Order: sequence, then C-alpha cells, then structure tokens
Amino acid sequence: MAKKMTMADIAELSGVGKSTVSRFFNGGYVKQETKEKIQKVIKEYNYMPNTFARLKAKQSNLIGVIVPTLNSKITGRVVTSIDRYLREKNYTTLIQSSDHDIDQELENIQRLLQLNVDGILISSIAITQDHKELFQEIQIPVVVLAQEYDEGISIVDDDYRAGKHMGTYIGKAGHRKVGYIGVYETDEAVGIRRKQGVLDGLQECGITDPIVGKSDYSFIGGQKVAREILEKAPDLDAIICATDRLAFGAYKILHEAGKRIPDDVSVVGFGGYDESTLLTPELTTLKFDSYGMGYFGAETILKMIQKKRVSKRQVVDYTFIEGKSVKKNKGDAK
Amino acid sequence: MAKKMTMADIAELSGVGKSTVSRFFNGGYVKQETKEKIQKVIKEYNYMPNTFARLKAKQSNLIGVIVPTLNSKITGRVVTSIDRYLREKNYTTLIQSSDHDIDQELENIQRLLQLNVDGILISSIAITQDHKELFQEIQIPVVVLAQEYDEGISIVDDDYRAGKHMGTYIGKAGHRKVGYIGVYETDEAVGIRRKQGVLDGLQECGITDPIVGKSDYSFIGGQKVAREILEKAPDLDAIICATDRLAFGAYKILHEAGKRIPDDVSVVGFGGYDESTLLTPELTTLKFDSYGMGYFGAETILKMIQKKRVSKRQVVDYTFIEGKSVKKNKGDAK
DNA sequence: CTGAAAGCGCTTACAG
DNA sequence: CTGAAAGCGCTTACAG
Repeated sequence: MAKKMTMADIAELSGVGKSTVSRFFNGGYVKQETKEKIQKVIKEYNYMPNTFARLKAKQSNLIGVIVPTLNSKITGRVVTSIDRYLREKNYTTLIQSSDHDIDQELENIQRLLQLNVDGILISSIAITQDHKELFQEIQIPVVVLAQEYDEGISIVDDDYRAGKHMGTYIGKAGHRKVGYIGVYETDEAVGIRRKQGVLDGLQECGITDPIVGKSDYSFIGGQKVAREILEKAPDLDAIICATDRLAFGAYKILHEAGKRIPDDVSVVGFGGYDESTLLTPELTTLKFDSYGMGYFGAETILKMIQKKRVSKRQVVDYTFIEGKSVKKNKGDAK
Repeated sequence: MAKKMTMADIAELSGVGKSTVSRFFNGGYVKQETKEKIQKVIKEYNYMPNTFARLKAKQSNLIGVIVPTLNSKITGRVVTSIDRYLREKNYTTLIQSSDHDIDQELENIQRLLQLNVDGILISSIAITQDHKELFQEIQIPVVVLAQEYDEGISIVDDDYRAGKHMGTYIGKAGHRKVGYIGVYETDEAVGIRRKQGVLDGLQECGITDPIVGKSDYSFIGGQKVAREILEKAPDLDAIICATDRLAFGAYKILHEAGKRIPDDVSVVGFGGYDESTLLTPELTTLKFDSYGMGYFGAETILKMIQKKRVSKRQVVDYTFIEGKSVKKNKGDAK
C-alpha cells in the first residue's frame, strides 16, 4: 500500500506511543485492548516493521546457512530441513553458497556477519586456519555441519561406522579384489574418516590390498578413477565408491568394459539419492539422515543462541539400502 | 577485533570525519591520501560496516531470490548462476525456498521486503492473484523466472518450441501410439505450454490421439502415470515425459513390464540432468539453459534497479540431447 | 501496562 | 574534497 508506513505512523493512528507498538511486535507487555487497537491499524495498512531499523535489537532472528554448493541433493535436503525448523520458530534462514570456493566461503561468513545474523550454520568445504581464526573472532554461535570441528560444535554423519559397514559388507560377501573410489583428503569426513572405515572394514575380512583411488565429486571423476582401477586390477571383484555419484561413474565404465554388475563386479555407494534406484541393477548404498542433520543443526544453533547447553558433537545416523548391485556369495560361487 | 568497531571509531582513529569514512565505503569523493589513512585503520581493526545501520541508504545491495524448492538440480543451477553474476557486481544474494507451498512463498516475499532487498527474482510455483496484488504494492523491481508474467518482466524457457521439437521428433521417427506424462496445469510453463508444444508437434505428424496423463514432479508420480498409460495402451510405441525425473519413473515401469527401451517403447524427457546419461539406455532429452536463465535474470534485475530499459520477456534457449532411448525408424521396422 | 527520550550505526544534503 | 548536523525507523531502559 501507498508509501511506506513507519512505526510512528502506526502509533499515531492507533493512538498509542511507538514504544508500545514496538513492544507489540516483540512480545512485551501490552494490554489486550491496546493490542487490538494496534492490530486493527496494522491489518488495515498492511504494515510490517522494517527489519533493518532494529539497530538496537539484540537479536535479528536471522540465521545464516553456508553451503558448499547448491547443486547437491544432500545439501538441498539439509537446508530444506533447517529452513523448516527455523521458520517454525520464527527465524529467517539466509542461505549462502560458496560454490566450492574457500575464499567465497570466508566472504560469505563476513556477509552474514554484516547482516547481523544471530548464528551461523556452516557446511564447509574444509575448515582452514582462516576459518578457525574467523570463528574465534565471531561473537555469535557457529555450528559446523558434516565436518568435525574440535574447537567448537558440530553435527556429523557417522562416516567411519558407515564406511566400516560397507567394508565388512563387501568383505563378508566374499569379494577378494576390491577397489575404492574415494575423494580428496581435504574433505576430512569423506576423504579420511569414511575411507578409513571402509579400509578397516575390509581389513577385518582379510582384504588388505584394496586398490584405492581419489576423485573429485563429479560423475566424470568417478569414471576416470574407475577406469584407472580397472586397469590396475582387471580381475576386480568389487568397487566401493565414496558417493553415489562416483558409483554412477563406475557403472558407466564397467558397462563399457563389458563387465556385468553384480555378476562380474559388485558396486556400492554412499548417498541414497532417489536416482540410485534407477540404475540397472539398483545400487546398494547407504543413506545418511540429511533431514536429521538439518534438524539437529537448527535445533542446536537456537539452543546456543538461548545460551543453553549443547553437546559438542552430535552424530547423525544412516540407513543401509540394499539394492541389487552386490553379489552375495561371491566366494562360494567360484 | 575485540568488541565492535563503529564508523565513528574508525573516523576518530584515522583522524577524519565519519561522513568521510562513509563516503570511503560508498564510493564518494575521498582524496587518495585520506583513503589510505582510512584503509590502514580498517585493515588493522578488520572493520566492516554494519549493513543494518544503513537505514537511510537507498540501496541495500541485497537481491532476494525465491525458489520453489532447494531439492532440484535445475534450481541449483539457476541460483548458482544468479549468485555468481550478482556477487561479481558486489550484490549479495539472499535465497529463500518456498518448499512448494504458496503461502510460504508469499511469506518469503514479505521477508525479503523486510530485509530491504533492492529487487526480487522469483521462480514461482504459480502466480496467483495474491502474487499479482503483492507485486503491485511492491516498490522494487521483480523479475519472474521460468513462468510467463504478463503484468511484468519475465525470463522463460522456450517451452512451447521445445515441446514441439520433441513431439515432431517422436512423430517423425515413426511412432504411432504415444503417451505423454505431463504435470498439473497450475504450472503454466510445463503443464500448459510445454504440453501444447508436444501435442502440436505430434499432431503435425498425424498423431492425434496421444494418451495424456498428469503427475506431480516426483519419481513415484512418474511411475504411477506410466503404469496408467501402459494399461490404457498396451501397444504403446513411445512415452514423452515432461521432465527427466518422470522419465526415470517411466523407465522403471517399462522395465518391470518387460518392455525394452527403445525396441518396444521409446522414451524421451526434458531436463538434461547429468544422471540422464546413466540410464540404460541413455535418455534422449532436451536441456534448458538454466545457467543462462540465472544470468539473464540477474542482469535484468540490476538493469531495472538502475532504471534501465529491459525487455518484457526474454526467452532462454535449449539444447537437444540425443541419447539411445528412441527407435529411429519405427515405421519402417514394422 | 505505557510513553518520552535517548540512542543504535550509518547516510545524506549542506555549507564550506 | 571534507565535516557537523540531522535523520533513518526502530528498541530500550527509565519513570510513571
């Protein structure tokens, strides 16, 4: 409507002081009768307080969320879950993407600070020294998602245990010659812990010489490393892929190489994208509870804002999803 | 570091007035020498102006982006592209997701207004009367993405022409009994225009009785409608799916029904997700230029903010991607 | 339960 | 090219 109402206008129109209108919006003491008068005027003029003028307010009710990319299913789920929780509690989620660029990520933190967010949830590409310094300076709560962060609060997937689960699963199914397509170690969660879990799981089953490769997160990357592994070990039994997307790449390469899944080579991934079920055969994978991660992240940041006690690290569970990409009794069959 | 520097502090420390510091940040006239003095203090204290205190500023350099969901590849691409463009121009992108809920979408618009954004890019689920009224009231530029908006500025995919392309492609390949899995008509772009293009394209080739179904956007929905179509027309030649995801569903159902793709039934989609190449056989699809849409959207909103002339509607192109899911000479083969 | 007053940290004419 | 002053639209003790 019309120009731009201010709180002073509303106060005048309702015949009260503007402090009272302010209190009305911020849940202070206002008599029922007064409330109604104000309410009426607000409705009529469709008034909304200008968030930007809350200079003196302690809280902005804004929470910043920084994600490494917007092009990911998982990220989408986590953020959706955060937003649902926060919106419910009357907070506004401000999403920033770092587009896989560390400098941009640091810049995002700065921008959110400038916007006076009450807290930041960050799913970082990698926590560098710069991050740590920045987090030290910051006066507001920070929750790190999907990466362990010893100096602070984090919500993490159970990468090690999940990796081990997959490792032993493949091992127990009787595979002997196993390949692993991992990711770079700058990603501690996936690149280090998940991998360690897989290797430990395999080792428990007596598989001590897996062929390990490293890739970026792309479909193309998965293909490239799958090809390399296949060259090194033409007698490959199974490939464990650090993400489903990499498994997609492996499928393609195995297909091209004339290898049948799972009869010649078993394949497993991590992720549990919807798409995994469309592969032929359906991919056996493991799905982390992304919605849970978002939920706990949001819950935790609000608790911190309210100065409540929170645990240093919360571990989110996973679900094993059995597809048809693993040969069960590999050993016996031979 | 320490507490919280203000512009006044910086002014004092640099021995200048705070108006000068303000000008320094906003590109006003400041002598080189003075600039350097200020620069030095800023560096030392790691100072950043508080965006929230810019009450009197005309511009916030904030652009709001509203998307229907964060769980979509396409959306991810569009937003990534917008953010890249805007960041380059020193604007901050504020992303809000409507989670496929109209009320939430309206609420998002309000929230962005409260945050004093300079403009809004909205990829709406559907433009309702409420939207139109809201857009009227709003004093800032609005660009609608992916939906036509006669009362304002929009960037759209060339849905009709793309649909027609697919329709004639399937028709010319000699298919006779064709199914179409569409989406609900609340989505004008996909639900109406894309479909009309497909139907017109088919008709041109003499196919006047396609079996048309409607679905939501989900994998499950695609399966459901594919099943229905198959029941109505067991002698089906081809299925055209309004999105790749729906095509994924169709693949699954055809697979279960023992139909071979493309020998028994050809399948095509729209979308061009990376994943489409992992289907066996690879899906023939059509990819809209999502990065282009983001780019033009961002460019346009900035032009509008600068009161420059912009065209009412910009149409983004597509690329046809030939997979192996269509039988070329269906007619001849029989 | 309510209002007057001071103040939040910036920006913006304005005068110099 | 620069600074003093007024003002942006709210919030917050404070006194009542």
